[in-house]
Amino acid sequence: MTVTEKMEPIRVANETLASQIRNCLADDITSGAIAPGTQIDEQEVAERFGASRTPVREALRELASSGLVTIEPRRGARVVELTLDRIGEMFEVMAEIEAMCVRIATERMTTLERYQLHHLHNISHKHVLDENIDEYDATNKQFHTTIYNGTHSSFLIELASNLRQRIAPFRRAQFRGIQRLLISYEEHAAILNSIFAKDSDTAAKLMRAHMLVAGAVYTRYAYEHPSRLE
Amino acid sequence: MTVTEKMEPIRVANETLASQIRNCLADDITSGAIAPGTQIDEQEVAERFGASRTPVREALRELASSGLVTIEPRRGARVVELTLDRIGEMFEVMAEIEAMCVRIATERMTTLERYQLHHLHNISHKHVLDENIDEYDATNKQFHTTIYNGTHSSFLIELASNLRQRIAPFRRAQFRGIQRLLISYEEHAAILNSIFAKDSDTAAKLMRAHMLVAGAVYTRYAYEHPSRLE
DNA sequence: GAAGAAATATTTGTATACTTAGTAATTTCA
DNA sequence: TGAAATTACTAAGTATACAAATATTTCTTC
Repeated sequence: MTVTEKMEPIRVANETLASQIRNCLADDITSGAIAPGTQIDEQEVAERFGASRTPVREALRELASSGLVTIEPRRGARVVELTLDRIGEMFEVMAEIEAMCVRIATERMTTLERYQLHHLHNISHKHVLDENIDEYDATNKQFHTTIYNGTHSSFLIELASNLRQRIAPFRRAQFRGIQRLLISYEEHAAILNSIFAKDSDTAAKLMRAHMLVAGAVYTRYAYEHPSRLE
Repeated sequence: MTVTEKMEPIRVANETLASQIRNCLADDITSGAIAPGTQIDEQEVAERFGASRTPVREALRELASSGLVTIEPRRGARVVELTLDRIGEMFEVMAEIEAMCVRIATERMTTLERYQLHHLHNISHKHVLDENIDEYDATNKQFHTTIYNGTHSSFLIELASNLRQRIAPFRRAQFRGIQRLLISYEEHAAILNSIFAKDSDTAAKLMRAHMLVAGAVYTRYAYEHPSRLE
């Protein structure tokens, strides 16, 4: 064995080109960089990534399956554009799934996990005081993800995460206005209390309400600002 | 204009080659024709359908997204092979989703839809008497689908249908034994009663139990017959 | 004969080329 | 001038070709 024994090839990316493109496009869509309804030209995306159409097509197919774009045969792909009804349905289901998650998580979380959640809640308090919407949004996401993880059900974690991603493009109006930030924080506090009290049914009920409020906020906003419907 | 004016081109299929292959493979997998764990060779599938690898690859990507196959970069695709734990998690989530569906459906179904459900239930009774497992299974599926549709939430319908499809390859031991058929039938009857009584909470509770029993039946069977784990 | 290394074969990932369908533009005829 | 039809063009679907990585086999060495 020499000193120069074969090193790990520093595999630049354990990912395939197609999957990188998929992740990148997914980010663009969920962040709103590519607006709902936008037609996606395969050639254009290919050039942007310096690749051929093949991996782009595969990426688009995967995005279609996960619900971020729609593909019509011979007519290409476009970022999903949902009706208000449909978005309402998604929030409704999301509310139920989140309720399920918190109910199960309340029964299964470890002490450590509960305190991690509590810690996140404390952090978000600072963001409320600072009126830092972006940071609050990020911490909010972590808060929910931590609850998903608390179910210890990999399948449920995946399902909930996927749904959250699908709704993402339509949540951007969420925290418009500082008062909404505070309300969200207080709702979290109530949920957290139930979790620590190991009252799973109450936690679930509160979570369902919390999510339905978010849905209502969105749909009302979208209704009042139809031109900015994204 | 002559008599031979251009006829509708009898568009053989409004589908693309890739989507046909996808549907076909999905059937093969859910029906068990291709067993879990089977490695899928792109070239082989391409030849089977008389096509090139390109549409086959796209089909496999979509199947991966919907959870029927797993793809590892550079190592190809294989039919999902799940651990018992994972299957248990899926049944657990499925039970919750189905409970959600029946709760919402109980509140929203039209009179016509309720009677369609009742009709299906009557049909399944015949299959119980005939001990016709395959037919019962088909009617059972329709029964559940009718409940999904009763939610009038296209999003929820899609979600539930997708989950059902994902579990399909692992449900085949479901109705082994006539007594299980009868039990299933009677559980349906109780659910149906609650729906007609518009008691959505009870319907949900019964449905959850109904699905959890199915999951327990499977996992017990799989545990007792590990070699036939499919 | 077994273990490891080199060579070969197979298979996936990507690029390019070609075919076909859909759309837009232009032309022709009423 | 307006509508229908033809043509041209664009973009998606599919096939083929090539490159890169993994799997397999063979060969060498102990």
